[in-house]
Amino acid sequence: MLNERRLEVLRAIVQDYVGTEEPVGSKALTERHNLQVSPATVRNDMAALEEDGYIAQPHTSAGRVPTDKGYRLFVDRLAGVKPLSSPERRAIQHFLDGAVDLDDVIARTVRLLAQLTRQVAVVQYPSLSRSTVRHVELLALAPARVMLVLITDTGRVEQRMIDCPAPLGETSLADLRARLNSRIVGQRFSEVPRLVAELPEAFVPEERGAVSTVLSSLLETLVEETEERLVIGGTANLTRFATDFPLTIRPVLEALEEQVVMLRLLGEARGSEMTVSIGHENAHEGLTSTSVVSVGYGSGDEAVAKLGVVGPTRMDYPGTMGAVRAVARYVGQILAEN
Amino acid sequence: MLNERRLEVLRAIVQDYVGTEEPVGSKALTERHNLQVSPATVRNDMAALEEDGYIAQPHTSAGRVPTDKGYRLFVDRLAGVKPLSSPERRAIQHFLDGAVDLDDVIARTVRLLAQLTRQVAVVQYPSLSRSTVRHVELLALAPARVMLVLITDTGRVEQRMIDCPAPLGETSLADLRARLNSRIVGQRFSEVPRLVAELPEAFVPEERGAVSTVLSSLLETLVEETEERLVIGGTANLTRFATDFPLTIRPVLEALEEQVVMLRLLGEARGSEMTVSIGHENAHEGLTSTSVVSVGYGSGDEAVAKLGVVGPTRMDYPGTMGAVRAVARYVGQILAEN
DNA sequence: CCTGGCACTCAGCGGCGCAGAGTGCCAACA
DNA sequence: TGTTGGCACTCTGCGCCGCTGAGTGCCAGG
Repeated sequence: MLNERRLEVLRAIVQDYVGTEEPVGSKALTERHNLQVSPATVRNDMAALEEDGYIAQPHTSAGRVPTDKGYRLFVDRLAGVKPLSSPERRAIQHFLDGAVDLDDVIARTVRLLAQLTRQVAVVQYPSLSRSTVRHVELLALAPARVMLVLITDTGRVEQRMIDCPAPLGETSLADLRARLNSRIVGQRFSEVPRLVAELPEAFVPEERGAVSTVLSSLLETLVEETEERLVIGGTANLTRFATDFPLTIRPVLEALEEQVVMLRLLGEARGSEMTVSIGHENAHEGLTSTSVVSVGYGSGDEAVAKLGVVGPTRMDYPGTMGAVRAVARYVGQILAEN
Repeated sequence: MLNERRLEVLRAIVQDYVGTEEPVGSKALTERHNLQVSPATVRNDMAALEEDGYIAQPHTSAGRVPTDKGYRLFVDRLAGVKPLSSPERRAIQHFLDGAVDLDDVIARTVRLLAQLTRQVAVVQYPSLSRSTVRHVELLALAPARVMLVLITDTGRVEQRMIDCPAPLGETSLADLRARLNSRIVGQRFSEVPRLVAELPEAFVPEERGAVSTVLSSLLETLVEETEERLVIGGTANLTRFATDFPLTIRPVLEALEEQVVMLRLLGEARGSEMTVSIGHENAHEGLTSTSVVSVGYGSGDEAVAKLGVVGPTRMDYPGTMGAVRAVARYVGQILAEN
């Protein structure tokens, strides 16, 4: 049923609809794309596409609009990823190169992505679980109060206050700091629990409690998932699709503020490949008329976090995918340099 | 011209308009508020109020709507601050008490404020300039590479990487750390430059360059204003005033994303008293139909930062002001306990 | 200074009819 | 069997019209 020309018709419908935001009819199609067939033929093809659920009519005697299924087919088989122009690439690089620290890199990335795609941008902070330890510092703020500072290879810094059950001497603390660093610097977070398990035994009994407390606090910091922060920008772009307003925009804004929802959305696709989730494919009901384009990024070849954009299902997929991929690459590069 | 009854009429107009979101007429006024006079009299008063610019008609033969000037008068002379109910107070306290660290306190505050006022909440991170130093830590990551960690009394942690012109020995670094801490811990940031000015002289000439580099980096961190981060929440509440949509909401979303704009908005009122900025009083042109209610908060009696809400000029001022003030107090309390 | 009465104004709403775009179907043709 | 032109039909969107009702301003009387 789906011969070559029908796919071509679907592609044309998607392209036109994305451009004009209006249902597209058979006549307009044959005019704008040189399909080499008459409107009548296109009408037959459209009827078939509708039969199969790739397109739909908003009302009788209106043009056709792609369905989620139609967009899916378009993304999977009909559309490539449109590479950015080289001025665009240079602008990205230049913009990101100006960043002074991790927070700044992330902040700039969000702005960049929002501007480039003219949609809502979402960037997850580099996840702890894939990172390695660069340094651990312990500071005695009071005899039984220690501050733990953890520095990761992505430049992220986590700190935490610890109240120990018993005081920990200055020399013991220095000893613990040295032992900790020699064991875990450069290691994956997932390795750390194993590596520090027997550390308390090196200390005198009356200090073991305090040492254990410090270590368990360190481990907590490592696994803490609530710290999977993300940053969102470009929400003003939501106002661009101005049809039936409050109904469309409100649930999206609400979903965007629920970090949990967004994290699950980004996390859904394992691995770092580019993922497109279209309309009803999104679990969250507020996002059933939006699509999410996301991809992993990282300092090495492995992804440490994800970034992406949220926009209407009626979006320019090739262009958006190109921008998302390009930004992810450059961010990865910047992180690697650091 | 502005006798007691006319003020009463203005108050009634504001209250009704805020409640119904529709222009209010003379008849409805006399019915809902017992003004003890006839609609005709109220009409005369309304004409006078309009003459003076406190109210306006959207079109001839429609009811009246308060102007910015009318709201101003209402806020300054007619409305008190409505205290929260005690269940509300308990809910706030309970909600904020669950916070585990500074980030969490701020995040919870934003959510709370947005829910309580049903408007957009803005919370500024405790500002560095008013804070005192709790601890400074220096870590040698490499011979000529030092990480500076600054901990403030509000629990905030700033870190920064420093590349020194020459290597700094481990003992010198420990020395510098000790001297720094003994001099500046507990001091206001503004005092620090004076206190560390002569520190390099205590070191051997070949290390003075490195020491100076570290110190100037410390001072930079202290004055860095770009770090005046703020957190925004409840943007979905913007969709509540659903009239003439894209035009209203878009510039507001854009302004909210411009940290600079929002910081200036919050910063405009010096001191920590509650400030209400109405409509065109806001410098930013995207916010001319919104009002900003803000107040300082802090761990002591002095404000370290501000928080507030952004909403339509047509907002419940007494209620909003009550919520903002209450939240600021509780946040201050939480910070002080820490 | 307040009040009731009265004429006037205007936004909002529903009904009406038209124009235009688009469809489905059919018969003819390659 | 697939393609094409023709034709009748269906609807949305838009502008027009007139009505209703809320609200006003003004005036004369208390």
